[in-house]
Amino acid sequence: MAIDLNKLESASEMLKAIAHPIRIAIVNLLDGNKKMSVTEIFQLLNIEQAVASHHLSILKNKGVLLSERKGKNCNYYLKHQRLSQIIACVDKCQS
Amino acid sequence: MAIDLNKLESASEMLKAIAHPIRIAIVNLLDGNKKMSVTEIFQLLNIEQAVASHHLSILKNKGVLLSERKGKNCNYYLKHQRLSQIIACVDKCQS
DNA sequence: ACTACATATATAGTTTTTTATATATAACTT
DNA sequence: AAGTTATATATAAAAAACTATATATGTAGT
Repeated sequence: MAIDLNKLESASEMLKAIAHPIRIAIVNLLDGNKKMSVTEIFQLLNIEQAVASHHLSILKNKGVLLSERKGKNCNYYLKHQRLSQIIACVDKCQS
Repeated sequence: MAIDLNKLESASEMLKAIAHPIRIAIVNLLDGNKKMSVTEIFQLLNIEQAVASHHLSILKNKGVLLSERKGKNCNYYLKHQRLSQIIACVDKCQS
């Protein structure tokens, strides 16, 4: 196999991180260089706080998001702007 | 939530389909409008035939690939050329 | 019809994700 | 320091995906 297994592994890790309805919705929210707190996100998506926090930490651990604390709040944002293209791409392919 | 749940679901289904090392390798192989038989694929990737067939059927069922029989062989190809961009995109984001 | 080659499906055991919920930590306010 | 708001983590049960392997089906050639 002429392919680097490690690269395949880490690519699939990142894709798996995004491949969940709530996490796709989060990436969509943060598209356009937006930064949002956990509260903003869980209220906009109408989900439990702990659920939002849980998915945010998955996205952060897998290198999709970054976060910065601002007082009581914690703002999340896309690590790479480019990442929202993945969702746009999939959307276009939903024949 | 101002977002269509069905669209999120089906987008995540398609992403989940791709988010696996072997399946990423398959999509990579088929990039550039290539059509390949199961035999070509499992030999190139150095995996079992049944494993290749299994992953190919996942990719087909989730709308990533199409296939056409040609005698004894079955050729698989990307349903949307665009889909290989997803992997290129993820690769670029592996900081 | 028999054989060989190509592909698909089935099964079972294991591991990962998911989901829901409870609880803990952290920072600010008074 | 006690209360309040914001966020994170822990736990456990259920669902889904993964892996390996066995077997079945489909197609062509003799």
